[in-house]
Amino acid sequence: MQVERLSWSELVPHIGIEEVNDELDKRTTRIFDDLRQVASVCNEDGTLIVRLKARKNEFILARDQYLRTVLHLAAGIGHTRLLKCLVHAGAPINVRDGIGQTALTISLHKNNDAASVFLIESGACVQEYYYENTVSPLAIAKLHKNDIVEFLEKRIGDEKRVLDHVSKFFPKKISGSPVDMNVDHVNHKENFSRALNINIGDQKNTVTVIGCANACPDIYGCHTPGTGDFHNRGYLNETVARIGGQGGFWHVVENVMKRPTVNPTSFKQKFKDNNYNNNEEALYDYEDGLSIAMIKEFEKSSFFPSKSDLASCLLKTGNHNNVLLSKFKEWQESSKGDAIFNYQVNLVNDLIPLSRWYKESIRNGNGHAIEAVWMLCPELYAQIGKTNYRDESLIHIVNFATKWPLAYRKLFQRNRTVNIEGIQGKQLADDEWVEDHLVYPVKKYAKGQTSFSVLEMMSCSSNLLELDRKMYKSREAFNIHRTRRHCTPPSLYDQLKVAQFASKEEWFVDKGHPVVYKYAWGENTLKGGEAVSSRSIDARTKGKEKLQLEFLSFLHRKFPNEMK
DNA sequence: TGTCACGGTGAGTCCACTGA
DNA sequence: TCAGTGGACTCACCGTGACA
Repeated sequence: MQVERLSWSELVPHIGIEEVNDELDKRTTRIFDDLRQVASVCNEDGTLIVRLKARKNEFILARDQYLRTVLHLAAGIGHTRLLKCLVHAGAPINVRDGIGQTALTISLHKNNDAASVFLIESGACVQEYYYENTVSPLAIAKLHKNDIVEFLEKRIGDEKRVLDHVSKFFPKKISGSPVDMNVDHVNHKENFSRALNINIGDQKNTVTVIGCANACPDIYGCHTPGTGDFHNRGYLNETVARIGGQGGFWHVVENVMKRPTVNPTSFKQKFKDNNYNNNEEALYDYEDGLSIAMIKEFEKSSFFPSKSDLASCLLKTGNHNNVLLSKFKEWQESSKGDAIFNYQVNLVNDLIPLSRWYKESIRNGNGHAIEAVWMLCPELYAQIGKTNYRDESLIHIVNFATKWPLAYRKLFQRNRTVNIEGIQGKQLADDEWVEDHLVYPVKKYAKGQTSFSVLEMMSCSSNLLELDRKMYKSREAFNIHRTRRHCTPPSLYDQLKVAQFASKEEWFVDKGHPVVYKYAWGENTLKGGEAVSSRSIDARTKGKEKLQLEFLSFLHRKFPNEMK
């Protein structure tokens, strides 16, 4: 595509393709630089305004990839004279860029009182409702202790009096019924106002955001960390691998499946390189192998239904499912006294499927199923001593269950996943998408800023999410995980090898083992007969008990203002 | 039951690099 | 040139498990 030949209106529908974004930036910058040049050679404001007016048709269209106008750019570099003359020349004053910032909020962030006062006096909107997805002008002014706080408050008060007066003549009908949670009502913008910003990010983000929100509830109280499903899936995989590691997983991936890239370190560094995919694939292959071994042992056992039982079930129901399932459960119950059997069955029946459930819920955009997995995570994290993961997941649960149920309900409605192409089963976790398609543009947008100013400027605006969704609507943008083509044999061979190993080790044969024995891996040597750490045995039950004891202190630590 | 080793966490520090 | 960033590293603290 020859983007240079496209007009502004032709370019915008293609927003998101890198070269088009570059072209938008290039054109906007060129126009802005021209205007600065004009300003530098025009000493007299009146002349400058006349010359700017002559170029109005040109600059009025200019929006870069973040939807910034020349007025935003003038405010950004603190060019007060150009900003004033642009306004006099007819530049629209209340245009919001992709993250909801106006020239006024940028000037306030820059502590440029002269520009801020001028913009307010020229009609810049100061009311909070206009900045529903970002920090309002008054909050910014208070934060920076700008001299114009008083001026702003007076202005807001004056406008409010006018609005109140006008509203007497146009009374709004407000029903007296309690809040109705139906979709239409929740979707209605007025019921949300500026209730909550869910800042999607990683561990560091959680700590930072909740720290800011607790320290300055008046300003940052509307922010809460939204731990992403992509990250949490990594934590869950790590947890499951560690629970199953000593009892065989580490040994099997190293010596049976022979996957050198999967080990305790790869799970620790789960977001590096291709570790995420390798780890998860190994975990699933391990589970499949164990499942095959388990089924074969069941088949050999006395619990396996007889031919006549199978035939009778087939006659009644048209299939063998009922009798197979009930006998399978009986077989598992009868062998629960064997520590090894119990340990491996827990992994196959409970823990690894949790990760699969999570993955599929994300891919199919099932928000309720995702939340159900979240509810089961903290006890596992508590049990393996990952207090940071535990706190993160608890914060998430408290937020969606009690603190911000309405806002989180909104999230459920959008299935808390991103579906760019509309392909069934291909959704992305919000943070999975954020990492690749938001963090980078955010850094680009706010380069040269401090962490605090980035947080203030961006406020993780939902406007930006919507903007970016449009920006990356192209097919190539969807290709997030550039996985290498498999050059190793298909997983089935590995699964069969795992099954063979599990059968040889008699993991699913009730032999009354009192403990689960450790398997050697890596550099670790065993003295012989060493038992798996008790942390990994009955992890869920123990974790649940631990969590109950820790929960109150967690609430006081992470939600001090709510617990007062 | 007390002691010790170990591992995880989080605060703090250092330093190379970047961009204004 | 200098302020700010972010990764690598250190260290104190704490909880857990092994062992005497």
